[in-house]
Amino acid sequence: MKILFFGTPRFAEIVLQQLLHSHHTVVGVVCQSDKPAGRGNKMKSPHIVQMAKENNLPVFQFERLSEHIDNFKQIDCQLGVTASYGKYIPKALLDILPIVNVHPSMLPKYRGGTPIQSALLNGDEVTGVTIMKTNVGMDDGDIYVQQKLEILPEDDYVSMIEKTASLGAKLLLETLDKIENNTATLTPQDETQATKVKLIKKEDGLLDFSASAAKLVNKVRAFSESPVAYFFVGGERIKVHKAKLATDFENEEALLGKAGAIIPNKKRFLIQAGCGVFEILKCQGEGGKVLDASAFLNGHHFKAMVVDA
RNA sequence: CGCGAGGUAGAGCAGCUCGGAAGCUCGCCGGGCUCAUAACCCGGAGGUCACAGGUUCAAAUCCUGUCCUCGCAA
Repeated sequence: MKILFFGTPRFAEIVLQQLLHSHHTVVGVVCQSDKPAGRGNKMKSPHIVQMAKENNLPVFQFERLSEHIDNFKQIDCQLGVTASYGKYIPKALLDILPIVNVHPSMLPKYRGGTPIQSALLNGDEVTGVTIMKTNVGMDDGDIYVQQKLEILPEDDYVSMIEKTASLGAKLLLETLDKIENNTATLTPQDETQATKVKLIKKEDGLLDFSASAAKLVNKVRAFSESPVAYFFVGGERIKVHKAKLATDFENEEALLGKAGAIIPNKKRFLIQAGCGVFEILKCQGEGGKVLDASAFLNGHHFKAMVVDA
């Protein structure tokens, strides 16, 4: 089939990659427009543009899709595929082009823009991927197929993007074949089970050490890569890229410290949480690179210090 | 020209305000203590202090330019 692809971030890239390797023909990539980003506020294209160009695919970066319906009418394609496009698809477009969506959760659970982060934040051990029909509502279209996927303790946002996108691509290709053969079936979502997830804000990444260490670890996992969980010590902001629950910690004296106390240790970066001990494995100080905890501690000597409230 | 931080031994940092013998923590090598150790003690190697100019009797330190890294904001 001739397919028009809608998607912007890493998740979309993985799905697109698989689509390009299939027998279907991708006729173009629709993604968000260039934006000033980073130091110097230079204009930057989404990374997926690079992939599209390498494959000689036309790229469409429209600020408002609804203003370009005529453009879409001229594109020779039978089906649209959305994968983390990042914006609503207007009804006018859905009227002229059937669209299939890849969503990294077991819908109707976790509708919205942050399904993977939400699953990690909640400490879920299982999530999934759903292939469904895109319609005007928020991830509420009828379902073609869905499959569960295990979340391992060492998984974080980055690894789950890879896993869900790979599975999503596989399910998508199977679904496309069925649509092509007219054997696809649709199942409505159970509205009574629907949950919606909120967008993540940078300030949500602040670690509150009165919470349990397990919850803090989940936050670090959910916020990995971007925007990254953080806290302050002595006025310095420290970003936590990787952490774990220190289950092997046996020093009971140290455990008497209050939440947020940094437990003295030469090689391990341990912080007392409201319940349990939080161990930082990779972190980043101000103006510095991401470091292993042991390297970071070599230059930062925290004596009896407590995390800023 | 959006705002800001930084480049000093293999790693992470201090020193710079106020120019005057290159330091700390870790790693590495060797030795000692130990049943033993990621513990402890002794010794050792390893740096054109990012690069290029300038000021000075003297520059990691002050001035100018260049390159690179990172954070914030959007």
